[in-house]
Amino acid sequence: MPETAPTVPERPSLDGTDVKWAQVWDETGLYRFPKSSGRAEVFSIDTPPPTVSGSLHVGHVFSYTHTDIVARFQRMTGKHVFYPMGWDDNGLPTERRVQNHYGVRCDPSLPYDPQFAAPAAPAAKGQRPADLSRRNFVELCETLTAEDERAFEQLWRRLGLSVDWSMTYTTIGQRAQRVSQLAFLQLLAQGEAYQAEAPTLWDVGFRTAVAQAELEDREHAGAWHRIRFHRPDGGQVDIETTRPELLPACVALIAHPGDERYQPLFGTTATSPVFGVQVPILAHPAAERDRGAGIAMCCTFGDLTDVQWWRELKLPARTIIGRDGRILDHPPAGLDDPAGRAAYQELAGATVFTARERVVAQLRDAGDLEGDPRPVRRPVKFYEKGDKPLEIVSSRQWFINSVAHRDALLRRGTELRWHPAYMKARYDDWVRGLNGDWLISRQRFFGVPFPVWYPLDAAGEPRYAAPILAGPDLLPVDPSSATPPGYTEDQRGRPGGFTADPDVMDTWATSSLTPQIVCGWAGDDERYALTYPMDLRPQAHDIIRTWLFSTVLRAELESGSLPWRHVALSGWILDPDRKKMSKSKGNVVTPIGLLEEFGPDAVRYWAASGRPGTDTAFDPGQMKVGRRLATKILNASRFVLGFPEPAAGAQVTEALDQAVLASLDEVVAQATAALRDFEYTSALEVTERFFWSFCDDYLELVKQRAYAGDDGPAGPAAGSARLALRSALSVLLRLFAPFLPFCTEEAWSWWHDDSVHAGGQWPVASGPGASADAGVLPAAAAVISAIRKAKSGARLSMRAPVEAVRVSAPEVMAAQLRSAHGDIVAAGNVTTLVIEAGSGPDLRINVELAGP
RNA sequence: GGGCGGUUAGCUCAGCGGGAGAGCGCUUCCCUGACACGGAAGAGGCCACUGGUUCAAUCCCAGUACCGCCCACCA
Repeated sequence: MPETAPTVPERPSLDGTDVKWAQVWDETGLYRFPKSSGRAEVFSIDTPPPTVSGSLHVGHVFSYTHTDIVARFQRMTGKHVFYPMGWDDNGLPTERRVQNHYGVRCDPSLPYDPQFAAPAAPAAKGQRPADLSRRNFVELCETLTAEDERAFEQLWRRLGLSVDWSMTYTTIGQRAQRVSQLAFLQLLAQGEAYQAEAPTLWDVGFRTAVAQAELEDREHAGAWHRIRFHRPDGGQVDIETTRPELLPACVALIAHPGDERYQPLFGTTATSPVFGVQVPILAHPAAERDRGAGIAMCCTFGDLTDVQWWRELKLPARTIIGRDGRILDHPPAGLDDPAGRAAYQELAGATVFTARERVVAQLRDAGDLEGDPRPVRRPVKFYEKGDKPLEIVSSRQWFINSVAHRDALLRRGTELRWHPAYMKARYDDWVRGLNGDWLISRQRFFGVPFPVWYPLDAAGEPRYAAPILAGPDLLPVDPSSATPPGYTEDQRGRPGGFTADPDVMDTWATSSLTPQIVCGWAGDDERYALTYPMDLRPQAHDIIRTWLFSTVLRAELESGSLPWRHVALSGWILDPDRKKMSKSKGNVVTPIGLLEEFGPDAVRYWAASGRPGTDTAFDPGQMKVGRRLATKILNASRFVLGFPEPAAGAQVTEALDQAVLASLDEVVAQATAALRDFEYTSALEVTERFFWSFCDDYLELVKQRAYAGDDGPAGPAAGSARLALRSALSVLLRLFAPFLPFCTEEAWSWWHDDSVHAGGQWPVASGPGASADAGVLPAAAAVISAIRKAKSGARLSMRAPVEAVRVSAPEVMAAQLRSAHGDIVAAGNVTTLVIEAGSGPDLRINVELAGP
């Protein structure tokens, strides 16, 4: 806090307060996680680590503000807030960014070059990418992400996030790697992780397997091709397919068992055109009568239904697509017909797209293409970050058991408190729809490696069934550079030696452990006991199936608990056209620009208008309003503090003063309840509504009385006003503090030595005095309002004198008005105020303006 | 195809069984001893549609339409 005696500035301004207070908070360590004695006094937050390979956008500012409001509220109520910040720098997005930024490409077969230095300038367009060893590539990733992380932290500080900056983590950092690897080894020991060779969805662009949760459908142009198979008796069977290039991979024709058209054919065979492979005609209930020709060609593999048929009908595999998405050089087993092999050679090495054209041409030549292909647009599965349709290839991958835990996961979903509650349905849908275990291995480089080696047999083939696992004390380990126990480095890759597992973990395999990473699991038992399970997971609703789900799964497997008690889902930011904001639309608004233009309090005010789970329009207008509110808070504070301090022993004796404090008590109760329930929007709304009436009505009504006594000894009535004003201001600043941390701290500093954001500052309803009647303020405000209306109608200044005001009100209200008689007269500049108790329920106010 | 939200003033949204609200924008006025980055007053709405429950429905129930999202299907 400033050392000089705080003073109220002549002309308060928001300018500069953001930088000033961010620095003070940092220097005083205001947001450090305090030493704590028990879990009950801690509020721990599982902050989403933003992906640093992109840039921050207004959506980040929006949702992180929500969390910060909750964090500040909890801190002010006295909780020890555990609020770290992470950076998600691991994984594909970073690799892609590094490739593009520096113009490089990872070639894991190259040796490490210790002399390599990061290119000073970004690569030019069209320049050939330079090949780099894996370790050099990873180092480049680290260099670039470190830069990005600094920029992110600066922005967060500017926005006023009350994060403990001494506790940042990165998902590629040593701690995250160790936790990821250790947790993996434990799952392996428990039998919850396993390795399997299986057909998996494969992105040919990134050349990696991808998980169910990372799929998305995109409309893709295709065409139905009607293809004729030949039966041994000379008959024919027509099938329809959108993927004719897979014809050489066909292993069966399949129809529904109840389909009488094909029943006579079940158990017989047909021969594929062009490639001459004889395949069985089989029945399976997954075949649909009214799709295509009603009989499908099962290939290895065109889609997940093919995988199901292949598995359940025990069909052979005839793989023709390689991991690069091109047709393999050699035909699969079973393609033995010489003419068929010759036809296959025309496809070898071609992309799927080219192969399709050639197969169609071959079919035409053979006369086995019925009619012309009929174009369709249909949804096709893509990796969400990829740009080519997914293929299915068979490969060795690591999995974590998920399906077996379905019921337990559903129960955990019920225990978790969802904000808003309806978001739970998305989790339930996802868990119920799980159709396979979680695939966690990726054939990439910048990620957490599997801490595993394999012995090589005499022929140099890995013995996958006998993996060599790294010991816990070795972690984190990179098996591609570390040597397994019992071996020497020169045995790497040699028969009788060893080889490293080449894969890295999917980024979600690490992100799913953020509670374990930040809470000190397997490393800091004291912190772990204080912070885990955590209180709150804030996150966006689009990653329920990924981050939320996988974190619940990991916690279930590691500790048999929920990872947190509450989850708060934030919505999207929409542009004014109700579309998701995106750069490509040219409506980019940079967060830093907004902070500079409106100030952080104003931006936070806008963010606070978005309720949990609700998509919110990007609205600079709201920021203007926020800025106005912040300015008003400074000015109102200056005004209140401009009155002499109430004398020692001053009491709130006037009914109007007691009324304002009683109303404020109600506001405190409502705001507190709302914030406890993560309904920050309601808390702000009720506070703001009170504040404006405080300024417009109460301040106007009492200011004359509070001034009185300036020329002589202040009477008790003046003291009452001055005390009530200061009491109300104190409470108001604290109620606003979680939302508008800068202007409230600024105003607070004018008359306090501590911070408004410090632990325990949250106001508690004081309990109105026995005689307090909250109705006095609205009653007086109604009369003042009528007087204003009369003046406004007569186009007079609000200061214009009023000859007489006659009020007829029900008895209760009349009594309330009489208790504020003097304040009403003063505020309205009224000569005569007559208050009568009328017989009816109506309030009648007659205003007689003074003559000219 | 299944599910979840939404539809209230020109705009952004609150309200959710008995009087239709706020802010912005708009109109008019006021430089009143905190604030003109201010203040006051005002105009503006079959609360999407159709039925039902109820003494009473913007609010509850059913259905319809449209918008958005999630999931599934994708021979």
